[in-house]
Amino acid sequence: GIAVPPEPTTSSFPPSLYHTFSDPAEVVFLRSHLLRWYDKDKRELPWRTLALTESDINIRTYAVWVSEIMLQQTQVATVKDYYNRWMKRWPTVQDLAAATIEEVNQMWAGLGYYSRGRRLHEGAQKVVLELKGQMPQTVDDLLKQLPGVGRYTASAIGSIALGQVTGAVDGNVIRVLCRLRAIGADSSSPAVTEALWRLANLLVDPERSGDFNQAMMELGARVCTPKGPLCSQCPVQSHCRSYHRVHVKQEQSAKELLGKLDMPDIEDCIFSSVNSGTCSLCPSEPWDDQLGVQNFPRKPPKKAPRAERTLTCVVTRPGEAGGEEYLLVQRPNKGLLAGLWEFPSVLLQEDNEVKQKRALCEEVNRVLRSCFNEHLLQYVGEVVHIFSHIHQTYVVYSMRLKDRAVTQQTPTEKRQWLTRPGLQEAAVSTGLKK
DNA sequence: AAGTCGGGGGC
DNA sequence: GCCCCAGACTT
Repeated sequence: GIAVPPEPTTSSFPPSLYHTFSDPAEVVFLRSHLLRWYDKDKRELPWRTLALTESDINIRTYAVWVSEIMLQQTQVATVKDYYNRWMKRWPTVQDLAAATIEEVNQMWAGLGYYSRGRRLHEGAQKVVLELKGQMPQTVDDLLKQLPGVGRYTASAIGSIALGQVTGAVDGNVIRVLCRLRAIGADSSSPAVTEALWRLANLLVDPERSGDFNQAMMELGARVCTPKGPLCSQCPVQSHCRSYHRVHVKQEQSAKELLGKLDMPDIEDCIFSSVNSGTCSLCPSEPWDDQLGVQNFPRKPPKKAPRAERTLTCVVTRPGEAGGEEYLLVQRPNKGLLAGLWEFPSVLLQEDNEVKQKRALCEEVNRVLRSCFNEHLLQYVGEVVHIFSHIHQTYVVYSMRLKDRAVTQQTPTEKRQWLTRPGLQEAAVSTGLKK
């Protein structure tokens, strides 16, 4: 009563070859065309200019390190200004090591994933204090010695700054490779991830590893885009298996072309005798022939962000030179928005908001070491702020102090008063600025 | 393997 | 609104 997969159809090409680069001539073609396209069309980016003109290997490695950390899960357009400001203030790893975490948080404010800035700072101090000021000079050492540098980032720094021969698999490269080899399984699965690293290491041009990796990423960012890929502009369209599956398969010459390009029918992979009967790089369910290039790679279904409500109170007092000052307290050094400053807040656990107003007032009194009445808190409104995993609603109150005197005793808590302009430059989250 | 950790570009 | 971004780290 158990359904048995049909016998694999006889094919002149082993199914596994469908998902890899088995022809040396094709590898040569892909390298040369990608690099030619990159040389002609690459964007002028600050970290590229620096990497090309800087002869000091230590400074070059530091510059690429900073850029790669900032670029984690962050688009080029967002990073540019942050990178320029950072390198102007801390041009060398020694300069960064001499900074304080407060300065780093201030510089990183608004960029997100704040542990990146903290680990960059920690890494710089480690380089100066433990490594004699010398940046690690192999992929292996980068990975082992620098906090916040994982498999991808170590490979990217190693290839771009040091010419180490390794692939570098980021989100762009995942997409490009899945399309080039028509890999239809969930790209986040371990089997597919390992396969993609093997492909990247096989494909990388050993003569120009850094440029080649950047070419792959730039292709993913500007041509082989998640939605609406610009296949007509792609330098390697003729060797893209997903493109041929989608656009060429139905044409008259399909059979001949598929044969030339070593492209068996997808069923040959799904029911392959290789890999214990199932191809780990093909979807387990029947293939949808309507699937377009833009559907590679397949993404796992995502979960809804959890909802949170936070009561927060904007406490102001008269400034010494007119205007007003805002009360800020520092968040814990771990977890969400670690080390950043915010208005006194309480996370709303239950639905009894009226009673929680008292808790918010108690928090204000704890910070100020005062005993204000909760009726001084005035409801202002709500601000919604979306994190990737939290749908945060800030329920905002305000409290206006008329007298500076009551707020000037020595604090035991980490707190500070900032003017409105001071607030804009402080180490605060985007949500607080809203 | 699943969560945690931000913010914005671009459609 | 939604997807995704030159991911790493913890549990």
